[in-house]
Amino acid sequence: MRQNKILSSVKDENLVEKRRNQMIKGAITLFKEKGFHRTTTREIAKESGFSIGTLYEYIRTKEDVLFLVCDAIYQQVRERLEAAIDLKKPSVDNLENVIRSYFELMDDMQEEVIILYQEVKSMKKETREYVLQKERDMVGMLEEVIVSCVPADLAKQDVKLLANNIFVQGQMWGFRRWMLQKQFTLDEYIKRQTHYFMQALAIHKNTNDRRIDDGTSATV
Amino acid sequence: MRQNKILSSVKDENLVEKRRNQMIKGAITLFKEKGFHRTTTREIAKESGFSIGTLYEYIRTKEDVLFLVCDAIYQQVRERLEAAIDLKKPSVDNLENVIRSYFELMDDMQEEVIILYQEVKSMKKETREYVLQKERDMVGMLEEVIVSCVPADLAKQDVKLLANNIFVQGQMWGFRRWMLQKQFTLDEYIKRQTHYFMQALAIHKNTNDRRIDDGTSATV
Amino acid sequence: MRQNKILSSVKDENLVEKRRNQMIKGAITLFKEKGFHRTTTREIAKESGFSIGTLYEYIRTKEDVLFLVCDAIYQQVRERLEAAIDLKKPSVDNLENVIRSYFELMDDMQEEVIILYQEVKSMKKETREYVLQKERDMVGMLEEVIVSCVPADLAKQDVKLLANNIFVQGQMWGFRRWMLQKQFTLDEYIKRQTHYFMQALAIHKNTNDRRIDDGTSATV
Amino acid sequence: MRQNKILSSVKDENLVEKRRNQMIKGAITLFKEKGFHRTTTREIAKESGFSIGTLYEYIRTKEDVLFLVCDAIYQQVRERLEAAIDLKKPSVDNLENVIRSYFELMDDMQEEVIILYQEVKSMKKETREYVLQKERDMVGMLEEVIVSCVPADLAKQDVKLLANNIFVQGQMWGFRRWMLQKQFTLDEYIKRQTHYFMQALAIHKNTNDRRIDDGTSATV
DNA sequence: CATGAATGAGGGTTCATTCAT
DNA sequence: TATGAATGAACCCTCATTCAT
Repeated sequence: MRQNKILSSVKDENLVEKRRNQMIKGAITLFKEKGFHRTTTREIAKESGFSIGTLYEYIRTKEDVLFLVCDAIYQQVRERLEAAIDLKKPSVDNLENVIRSYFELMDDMQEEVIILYQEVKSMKKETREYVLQKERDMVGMLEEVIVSCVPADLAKQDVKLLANNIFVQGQMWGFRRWMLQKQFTLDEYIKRQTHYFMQALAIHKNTNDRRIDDGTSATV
Repeated sequence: MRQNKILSSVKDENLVEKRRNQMIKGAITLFKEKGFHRTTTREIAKESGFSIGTLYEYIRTKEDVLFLVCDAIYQQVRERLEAAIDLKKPSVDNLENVIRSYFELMDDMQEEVIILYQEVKSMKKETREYVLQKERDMVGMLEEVIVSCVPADLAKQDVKLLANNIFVQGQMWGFRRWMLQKQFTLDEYIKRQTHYFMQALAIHKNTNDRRIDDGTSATV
Repeated sequence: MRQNKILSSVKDENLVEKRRNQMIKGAITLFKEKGFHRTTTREIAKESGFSIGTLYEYIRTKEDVLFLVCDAIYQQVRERLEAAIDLKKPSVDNLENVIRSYFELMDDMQEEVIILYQEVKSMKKETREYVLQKERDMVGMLEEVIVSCVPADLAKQDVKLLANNIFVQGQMWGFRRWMLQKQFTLDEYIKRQTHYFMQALAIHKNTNDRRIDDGTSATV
Repeated sequence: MRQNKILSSVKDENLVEKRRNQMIKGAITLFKEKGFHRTTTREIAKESGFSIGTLYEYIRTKEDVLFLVCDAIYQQVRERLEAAIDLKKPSVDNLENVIRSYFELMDDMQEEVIILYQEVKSMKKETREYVLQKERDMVGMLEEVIVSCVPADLAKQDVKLLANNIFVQGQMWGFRRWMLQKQFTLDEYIKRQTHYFMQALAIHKNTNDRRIDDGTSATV
């Protein structure tokens, strides 16, 4: 893991990883609840199952915890996203599946994503840059999927922007849940958004009929 | 203004408004720079041009400042958005104009929007609810514009979701500027996003050609 | 009144007295409720019916208010005590009446007495001394009543101590009400305490001589 | 000790007791000098020999210090009072000895008692109730001594009131020292007061009958 | 390696007092 | 005289971080 960016005074690497995982788990629980700023290092230590002294054997700064947490979240997103992308049979259907998987993933990780959104900006420059790169990477993955799945000769800029849009709208499902999740089921949300993406990608042919579940004859 | 929700021990309402405006201005400057949590009430007072004692004559809690700031931002967004919406001649062109105005507005207010995104979640429930309502209102405004401008018989859900998408993608221009503004000019961004929206709204007729500025023949 | 010890920047003496009386009334109300330290000058001003600025036209320090209040309380006690003492017909019965009147007075002024007990010690030396002198005066009044009412040739020290005891037990009725007023009615309390005082006074006819640096064989 | 009512974030109970004792000692010194309200938590920390941070490891609120102090004072009074009470040979002489011991105790602890008198009323309800109970307990102890030492069949109410009076007059020796200690030596004070108490107690052999819901003809 | 007591800078907030109007 | 906005010292308390055991 890229945890290595963070210095620890403990030598045993396995132990470091173990403790940090405890720490990340504990911290995420707390950050979900009260956010980074309102969470105490003491609380993190306690929730992680060890003492404040021990906590500081594995990090140097409270901000290190934030970094570790964000890093872990991105890592997890990435892993699941990678698993969902099956490049062997690139096809339009596959693209839809990837989008669906990604949205479902965002649904699972709603609260983690909120952590990212709220706290990334309060990291110090260098750390933040590292974390933002992860976002770029992930958007990049979506770009690749698009390129490989869509036959049409898409403009590069469109690919980039649509990848970005997919990425964003996935996150928004959780981030704006107070609004969206009161008006849509996850499935509805996915279907509609996917539909828009497909239109933008010039794939509008035979998909009207998919709009079944709500009588809306959305004459496209 | 709805500033009135916040109690002040000063009676003169004009003065209250004046001082609070100073305060909001000062606070926004600081919040942009370091975020709410890292900003001190003392700093806010100083930046606003008065003493810490005076600050507390006009608010009760540091969180009140946050509320005032968010409220002011939404207020400003709303006003400009309302000004941009001209319902007298509802037309597809008008919709495009509104979207453009809104995106330009989001460009102007990038940093303010970042404040909203980062801090709203750290407000106490009641306050947050008040602020979220503002977002709902604004999405509602976009919904109305869509309905009145688009001739097609759109599904309610599509209207809602597309209004939401417009709203979100506008905010994202600022929020994700580290990525988007390195790859697109504002004009490009607006054009492409608008194009997608129009497609989704079933308005794809004769608009391909508009894609001039970047040779991308985006064969849709 | 001895209010004059406190400087005011207002010249009109009648006005000064009027305002100060408002102030004393307001302050007592508040001090009863929350004590001197927990009461704000602003609150005092408001309760008195004028502004904080006006308050400071009539005093110089918050402590001045405390002084004024204590002074007023002692004044009131003194006046009522004086009214109760009728030296024209000094007799044992009269003594009992005075005691009863004093105890009833202490019942009426319970909360005021509590103010004295709690706050006098937190005055600055000079002010406190002035106020303590009032207590001495009042004990002195009781001494005089005893001397004039009791025929027996009492030892000076006994007079002093018994006057003190009467004074104290009167105050205690209010100060220890959480205990005493749950176990006694005022009338019971007066009767019993009076009875003890009378015993202490009456017995001396035959025991004066014992009081010589105390072989004290407590001949009961 | 009942210090346990106050939470500490330090686990080691011995250390907690040690530090709290330092704290109590330091605080008493300061409270004697300037009272609770005029004493700063920082001052308490400093006087106790540790930092402000450490102080707050052992308490939660400034008021906790007050509670600890009051509790400790009562504790000490109680212990010394208990030691003075020897019920094995209950006798009138024994009663006199107890009174003397108690008064001497009050002489030793004058300033501590003043703290109690001034500050108890400014505690929050729950805390105060706890502390007042201590007073009731101590008066109760005196009641027991009276009952066991005095052969006469005393009215319950007289026992209660006289126990209260003893308790109060003991405290007054310190509380009114500015008056009493200028007019009496401790020994004189004890002898005279004791004499009055004895009269009140012994006289009842022949006056029991009066004590029937008070026709009280105060046969002096 | 683990612990947790100690530290103190710094944060939010209050409130007595002043002074221009 | 009366007002009340302005001031800032000072208060209580928190919490990231260190270090001796």
